[in-house]
Amino acid sequence: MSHLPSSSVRDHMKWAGLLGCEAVLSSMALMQASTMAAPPKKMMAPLGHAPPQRDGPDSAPQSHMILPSGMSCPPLLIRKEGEFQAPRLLDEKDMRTNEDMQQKKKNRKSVTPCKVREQPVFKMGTGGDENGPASKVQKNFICDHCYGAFRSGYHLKRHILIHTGEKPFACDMCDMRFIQRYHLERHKRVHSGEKPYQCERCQQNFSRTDRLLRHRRLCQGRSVAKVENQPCCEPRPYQQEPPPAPPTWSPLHPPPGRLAV
DNA sequence: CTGGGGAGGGGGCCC
DNA sequence: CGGGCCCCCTCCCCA
Repeated sequence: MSHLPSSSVRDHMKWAGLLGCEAVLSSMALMQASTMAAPPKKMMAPLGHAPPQRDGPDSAPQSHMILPSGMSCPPLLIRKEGEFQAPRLLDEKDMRTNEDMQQKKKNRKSVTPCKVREQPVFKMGTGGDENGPASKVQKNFICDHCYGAFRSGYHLKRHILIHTGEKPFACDMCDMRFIQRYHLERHKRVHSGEKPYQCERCQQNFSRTDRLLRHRRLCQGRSVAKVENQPCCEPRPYQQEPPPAPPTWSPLHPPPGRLAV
């Protein structure tokens, strides 16, 4: 994907980066973000072109472009591989309306759409030297839509699917579609009922590692005092037998061309 | 609390 | 050796 217009966006971001401004990124992201109200939950139908007819009848094909109240997102979407529209800033009206939307969506991930996790990925905030050891993970790939920065083209590409609404990975057992293959595989456990992760203490099984982790945290916090001799749930993935079940959910159908880009 | 989906990060492999 | 891609992890939000 040879997007990343050498355009001003990037330069701008570089500039921002030079200033060591995650804040700049964030604020910019914020501005754009307001336009990017994440697609409604349960929204599976992308923009019309990508995913096929599997979409449920009621899965209103409303991407983030089609906003409930009839307003529509600014046309800053990419439609074709690597074809990016030049990002544009919104005029106030747009921003306002979209802010409203954001409100409704309870801004899903903290403030910025492409939020940087708590962990200071960019350390350049304080020191200010862009190439310092602090910024050991360079994020040279900027999303034209939300100005999110990513460390690789792949991550950017993946991220962009959010904006395009494309979900290349379809579950063959239901109508769900996913942007990431891992999501699909994870989802398939819902169908298979597979729960390979078990809490040692309560014997509760989980289908996901993070579910176990979360449970474990709660479990530990809840009864730290109780358990003196026995560590609750070890952070180990496979508790007992690895999924005995043959991959009923195995990638039978390799998702339709992983974004033919 | 739990279950499920969404999203970004990071390590590793391959070309 | 670097970049692209993949897999997996972890966290967040929401029902």
